[in-house]
Amino acid sequence: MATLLRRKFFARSVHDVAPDLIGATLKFRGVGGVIVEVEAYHQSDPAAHSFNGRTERNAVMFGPPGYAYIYRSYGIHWCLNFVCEPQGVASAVLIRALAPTVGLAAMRSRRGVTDERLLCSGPGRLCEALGITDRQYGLPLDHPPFEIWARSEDAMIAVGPRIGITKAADHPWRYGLAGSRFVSKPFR
DNA sequence: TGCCCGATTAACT
DNA sequence: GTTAATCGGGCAA
Repeated sequence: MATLLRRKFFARSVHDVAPDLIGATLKFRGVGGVIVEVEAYHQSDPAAHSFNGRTERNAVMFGPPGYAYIYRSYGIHWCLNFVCEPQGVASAVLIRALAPTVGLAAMRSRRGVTDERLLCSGPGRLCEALGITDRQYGLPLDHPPFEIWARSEDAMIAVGPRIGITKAADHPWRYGLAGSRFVSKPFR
């Protein structure tokens, strides 16, 4: 019997929550799949959007855990994060890739491609496939339209450095489902 | 106000 | 392998 993830799940160290999300199932309006790749961003991390303090964009990270932080990437794409840690520590997990399981037709339509591996393999692609934009900024993750189910079986977790950053680029804070063909880049 | 650059992607050579 | 697209945050002036 699967368990719906509630706020308490997110109210822990971002470095514990991130690997625990691998194998979980994310749905948005009934469309989604299995989370196979994430990255952890802690307030003390120069690469985190919260590192330089609260702004209008990152405000939700400074609130309670279990909410959606969504930002515009390179002026083009949307990226989805889950706010973590007890309130006061502005940290979040970036959702980087899903293995699509439900709503494949809707995803293909929104993405304009048919190849399953191109639907949700990347933070920008995933948001486009699910129809997530800044309209969902600050929404709670344990209520509709979001639905996040805990992983029900053990998962082999791969670890490596995060992608696309220049600051604090050495830390192994990228987590993935070992062997998954849906990750945005292979783990070494 | 102006400038630089980024938690990306797709379309090039 | 390289590069354009595109825009808000952060900082210098």
